[in-house]
Amino acid sequence: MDETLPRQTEPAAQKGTVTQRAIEQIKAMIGEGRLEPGARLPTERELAVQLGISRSSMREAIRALTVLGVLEARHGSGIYVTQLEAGDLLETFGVVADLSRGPQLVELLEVRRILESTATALAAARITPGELAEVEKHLAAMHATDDPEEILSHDLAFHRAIVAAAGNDTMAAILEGLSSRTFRARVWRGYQEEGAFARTRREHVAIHRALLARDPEAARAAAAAHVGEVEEWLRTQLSQ
Amino acid sequence: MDETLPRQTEPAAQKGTVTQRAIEQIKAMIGEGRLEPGARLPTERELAVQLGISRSSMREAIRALTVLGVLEARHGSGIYVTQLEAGDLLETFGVVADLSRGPQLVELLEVRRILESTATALAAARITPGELAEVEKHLAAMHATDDPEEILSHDLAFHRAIVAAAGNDTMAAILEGLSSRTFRARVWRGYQEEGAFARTRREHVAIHRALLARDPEAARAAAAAHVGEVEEWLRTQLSQ
DNA sequence: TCAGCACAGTGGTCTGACCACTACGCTCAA
DNA sequence: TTGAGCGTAGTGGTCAGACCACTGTGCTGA
Repeated sequence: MDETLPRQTEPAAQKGTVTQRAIEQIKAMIGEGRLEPGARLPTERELAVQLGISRSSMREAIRALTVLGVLEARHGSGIYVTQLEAGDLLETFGVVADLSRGPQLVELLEVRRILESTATALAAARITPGELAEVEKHLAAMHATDDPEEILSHDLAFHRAIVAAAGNDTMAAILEGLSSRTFRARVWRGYQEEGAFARTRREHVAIHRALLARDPEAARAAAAAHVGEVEEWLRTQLSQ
Repeated sequence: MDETLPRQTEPAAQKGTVTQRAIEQIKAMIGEGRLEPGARLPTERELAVQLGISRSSMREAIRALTVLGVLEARHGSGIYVTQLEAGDLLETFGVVADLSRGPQLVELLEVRRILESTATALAAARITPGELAEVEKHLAAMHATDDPEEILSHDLAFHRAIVAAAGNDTMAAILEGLSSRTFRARVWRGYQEEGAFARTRREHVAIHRALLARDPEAARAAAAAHVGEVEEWLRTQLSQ
């Protein structure tokens, strides 16, 4: 009966569930630098004892931080802090795109238009010959097939290569979420069924031309128009 | 030995942990519309039986979807699907800002600069008198005090009011995460310590003037310059 | 009529057990 | 000496069952 009292010596009152508290505490440990990226945490059992909670609750906290991309659990090995890079932390961004519907999809496309046009403009100024070759590879592959699945794959890769050339990994990770495969598949399916393939190709060519000419403003306009087309189509779909 | 085989009649092979599968299945239920926003789910115990897993594992899945803003658990009442609005799903975005360090902070500020400048431009075109009054209220309050905490509060509210006037809730939710209190506190502290208060005020006034004049381009420039200032300062800090 | 209470139902927490996998060191033959 | 193979301790993954804390509701009684 002695160990039930000094549960929290600090003035940190018990607010919320114990799991929530555990999440905050671990997050704080990382935020304060007590746990470096890539570091290994104590075992679940030990952490539970340290924070004075059961292993079940601790596991829930760990699971929560795992889906957020902060921690990574390796079966049989241990629990580790991720590298905390943009890609790790923004992976969950895809859920937004997957579960958004109606007007929210238009808003997402608007955000994508803003970010992607800027990223494409940056890419026009910074892109290296090697990166440009990668872009061209996917552009050619996209034009060389009629398989919608394959076209979608190269379409995604085309834009991904451009965004990568912009040099901002955080922006790239956000756009990756906004262009997640399931999201594109949901929206583009309807768009492309209306025979928009030809237009899409022209727009891709225009973007490529701007990159080749290293013309940021042209690249921005081309990318904005490209996303804007889909955005407008979706808007009319919803207003019907 | 009979019940171990027919664990999954469907061709859905057992990949990943059972918890991960449960997360995907619930997400799918929502994505396919079988669970509407605001709907109440079966009890934890019942869900566990339905998916053929233990209550512990089911709880971990629910916890995961809770931190992602997809589900909401109410003690003693039940588990509900959130409204799946931008604010719900993008709340986790704050973790990124909280745990990012070094060069990643600059990238985040770059994203914020792009989005906030566009949002401010949109606001200049759309803002209503009532919304403008709200903006002016925080601008005045910000200039009327010397308490850093209070200034920070009104600073946040100032920008929040502008972004809200832009009319894109998704963008607003992302910017909210990028401007989270802890994030601002971490970066702003150092910035303001160098006597940047005066400059910040001038920039805020410039933004307000552009809104008042309903001049989107001026608003865009003013907002970009405002965030860009901090971005540049942070960049030089890191390069030392 | 309605304030108050009792209770069934639900999420929150804990315990302890066992399974599945990994990492590492030891053994033993080449 | 070396290295392939095996054994084992340790760790995350899963399960079962119990009890606690809170909510909602219907019943009771003034």
